[in-house]
Amino acid sequence: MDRQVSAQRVRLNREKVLRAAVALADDIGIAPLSMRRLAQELDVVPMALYKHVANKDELLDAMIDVIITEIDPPAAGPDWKDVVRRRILSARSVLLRHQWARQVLETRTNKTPGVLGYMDSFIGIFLDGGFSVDLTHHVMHAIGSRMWGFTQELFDEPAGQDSGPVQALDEATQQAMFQEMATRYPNVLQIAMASAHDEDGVVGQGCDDQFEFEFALDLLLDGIEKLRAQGWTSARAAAVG
Amino acid sequence: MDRQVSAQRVRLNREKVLRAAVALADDIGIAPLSMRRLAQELDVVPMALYKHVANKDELLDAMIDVIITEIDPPAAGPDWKDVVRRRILSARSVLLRHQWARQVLETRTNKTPGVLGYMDSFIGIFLDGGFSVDLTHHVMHAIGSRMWGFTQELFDEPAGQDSGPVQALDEATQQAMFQEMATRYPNVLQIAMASAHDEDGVVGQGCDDQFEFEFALDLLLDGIEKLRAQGWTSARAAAVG
DNA sequence: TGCCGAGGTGTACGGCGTACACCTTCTAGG
DNA sequence: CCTAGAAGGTGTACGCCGTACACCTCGGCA
Repeated sequence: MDRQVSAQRVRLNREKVLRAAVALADDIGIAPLSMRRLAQELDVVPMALYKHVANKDELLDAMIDVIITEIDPPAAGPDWKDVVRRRILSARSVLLRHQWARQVLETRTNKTPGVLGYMDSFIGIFLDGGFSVDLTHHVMHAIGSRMWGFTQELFDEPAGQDSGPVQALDEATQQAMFQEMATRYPNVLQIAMASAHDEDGVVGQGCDDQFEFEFALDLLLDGIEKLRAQGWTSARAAAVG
Repeated sequence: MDRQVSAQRVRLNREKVLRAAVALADDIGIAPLSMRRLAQELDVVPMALYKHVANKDELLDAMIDVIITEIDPPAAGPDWKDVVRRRILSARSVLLRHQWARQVLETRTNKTPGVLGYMDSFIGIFLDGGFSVDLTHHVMHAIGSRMWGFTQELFDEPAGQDSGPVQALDEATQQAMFQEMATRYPNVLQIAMASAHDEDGVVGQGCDDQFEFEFALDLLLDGIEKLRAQGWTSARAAAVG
């Protein structure tokens, strides 16, 4: 009876399900996102969801399609490199808002309309920018997942709890572990240290992911521009090799 | 009683468990690999495995460590680029033998001894090749998961069944789908076609993954060599930008 | 007014990882 | 050689998971 008063039992629809799923994944991560948990969030019994999505896999695909709409459309511009760069950085900012998406994109084999549409407009930037079909094809492979604005992060944290365990260890143990590290993996240590004291404290938050990403991206884009300018073709490349 | 005759119930140990797990994953893939399935393979009750691995996550990490040992050690040589290239291509051939490993590497945050060891020797190649610590750090980020010899494959198949469903559709439907594709995703179609008729039939097996991988790798390595030669530092780069 | 189909429910099944208590078998020390 | 204790294998059980299937409810249209 209070049901009638309070909320009239508003009906679910696909869009609400997807939005709730994205929000929930943003909140609790992708692994704990179960059909049951999502249903609970929507105040509904688990099986109700199946009236709106075929199954969990389709849900995940659809969630990706939802966030793809958040990526800025390609800006108009004479310089393909600038347009590509902006688009990728826009995708990156979206993916940073929805961290779970990286995993989903990597894990699954998505050929959803959203993904195809994104790729299509992406390819279009190259074709419009004076790239041959041949070169565009290879370039798309070269860019690969960077199209989505992420790279496999190298040294990053377990991405959940706040590194508590390390704090808990006594100083002597920490020293010993450091020694162990220094003798067994001297190079890793050197690199890790380098990134650490760039900024402030002895152990800063690591390195600037954004810088690293753009570094790699520009390296790639510059190489690509060179190929375009010199009229690279795979046939010629094969002949040389 | 026949147990005594047949096999004397040889005991399990960690190595056997790991080897069986790798073999099983090679065989059936990573998703269907469960503790129960693995136990069955070893003719043992599921809980028996927990006397040799802490839990499933640790098992997966350990499996990665096992296959890392299959990667060739870095060859000696004066040319860092050649050494890196060979190492990565060796890693690639290992990862191709164990396709599941890509997924595991992408999904998890591995800081196992094997992974650290591999990274350490990898970093060592750059340092020995005349790279500053600073540049090496950024270069490692730029290479990212390519270190393992894989890139996100762009157009690849669902990776299981042999594209049966398409065959099953009647010609009219196929035509319609093609039309749909052509109008909605013209650029994707163009690129897909380009890769298709490179070789033999109208629809070849797609593109040469190995070529695509080496194309992207060389693009990157060439860019990296240029930075090394001109004494790039992040401080200078920041000043310019 | 009555019906019908879209949408929500309840129950159930088989699979998963793994905690915990138990039993068996191997091995080292008296 | 005997025995204690550790190392390794077993059985049961719990709480998750995705989802098949039969059912009920209700809003909108004929």
